Amino acid sequence: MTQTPLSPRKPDAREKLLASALRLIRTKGYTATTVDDLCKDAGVTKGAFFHHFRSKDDLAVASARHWSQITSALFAAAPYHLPQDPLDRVLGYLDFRKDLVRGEVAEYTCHVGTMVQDVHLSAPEIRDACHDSIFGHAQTLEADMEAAANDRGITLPGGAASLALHTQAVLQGAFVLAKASGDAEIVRDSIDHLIRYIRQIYQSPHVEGGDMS
Amino acid sequence: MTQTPLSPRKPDAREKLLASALRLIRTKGYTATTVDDLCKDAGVTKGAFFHHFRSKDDLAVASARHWSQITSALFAAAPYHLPQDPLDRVLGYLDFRKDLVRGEVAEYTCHVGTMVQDVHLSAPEIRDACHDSIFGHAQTLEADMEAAANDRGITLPGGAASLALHTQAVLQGAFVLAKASGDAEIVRDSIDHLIRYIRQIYQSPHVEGGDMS
DNA sequence: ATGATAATACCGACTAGTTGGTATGTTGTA
DNA sequence: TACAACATACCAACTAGTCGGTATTATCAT
Repeated sequence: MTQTPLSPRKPDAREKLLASALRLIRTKGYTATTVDDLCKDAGVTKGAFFHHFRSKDDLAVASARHWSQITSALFAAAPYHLPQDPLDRVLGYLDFRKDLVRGEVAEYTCHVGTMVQDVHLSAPEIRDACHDSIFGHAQTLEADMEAAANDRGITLPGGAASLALHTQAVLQGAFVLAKASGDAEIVRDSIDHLIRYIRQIYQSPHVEGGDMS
Repeated sequence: MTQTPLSPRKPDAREKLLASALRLIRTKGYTATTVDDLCKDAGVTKGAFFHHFRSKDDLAVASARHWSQITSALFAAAPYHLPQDPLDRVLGYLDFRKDLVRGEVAEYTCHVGTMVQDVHLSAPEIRDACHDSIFGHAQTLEADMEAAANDRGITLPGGAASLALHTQAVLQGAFVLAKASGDAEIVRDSIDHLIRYIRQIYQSPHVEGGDMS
């Protein structure tokens, strides 16, 4: 009946476990999320878990890569890439990040940012997978930041890569404060500060289009 | 020597356990740090642990308050309070934070920032203790930020409290990226971005036309 | 088509070790 | 003797991971 012609197998349990991993680990943290928790949430058995993953750590690495795929697809399809001016694309990205801050804390915080705190010393493989996810995402901002600087004949303080990483630091840190206070508004406020900083760097006081309402 | 007259004895094990908690939890995370780990590191037995703390969560709350005391003493004694200009005190604080970023990741990252990610939903008491530590520290910056704004006749975008929290967000987020990459330089770079932002806020003579209320 | 063969996907009881926590001491001091 | 400050032995629940087994599907010679 429902048979995908391209993939001969349908590893249903694997996808359900990865989806549960994103939800549970973001809520409880990696160490506090047990294999049984994941199996119960995904509606599969332990046999299925260890059929698809050699260990809990193996699932963590896979979940980090899965997170990268989910998020890169989300951002690639987002409308902030449309403006001609690369600076507007950068500012559009930050507005888009603000729009994503809705609902419960676990719904808008970062899976790999949460996980890497738990395992950055004990599990280097997971840490590296988280690193690749965060830093890979930051790289997608570099080109626009660099192009906007070239358009205006300015040099970015610290370089485009440093500014791109700074945006991720602001987001990750704002998530920490949101977890401490339960208040999502803190995230939006910090992004607003970042938007002002970037506007001032490029010395572009005007606003294109109807954002920031 | 130093004997408190109010307490009949000095609870040596309690202080050793709290010191171990700061070191171990910053390294491994709260959930991954076991009671046995703490006892072994502190050189005490489990009996001593549960004599001084009702539960592991009780120690976590105590460790968050202990962290607040340690850090508030550190910052209160720091030389950045000396300048006459409150803006110089704010910038001196950020330079001081940069100087603290030395050695291993666990040596300069934030105990309560690490812990709150682990427990923000499962243990509200610990979360609140972490919240008080972070937001209380942020409050110590507010007065100088506000005074510096009044001296210059400007209005801070979002208010002094928001700017103070933003500094903490930048620091916490930079710690996350440092854990992911093992590179302390990332923290100093993000603080440099924050210093530029704050300098620009206070240097701009005009009222920012704009976004916030 | 059909049946044999083999590979994958999944099940759930089981285990060896770990977990936070307790019960019952012992020791030093006032 | 009274009490705080420990120490030792222990436990029930939980942990990641194992293992023999089954159901479903793919491959392929006939």
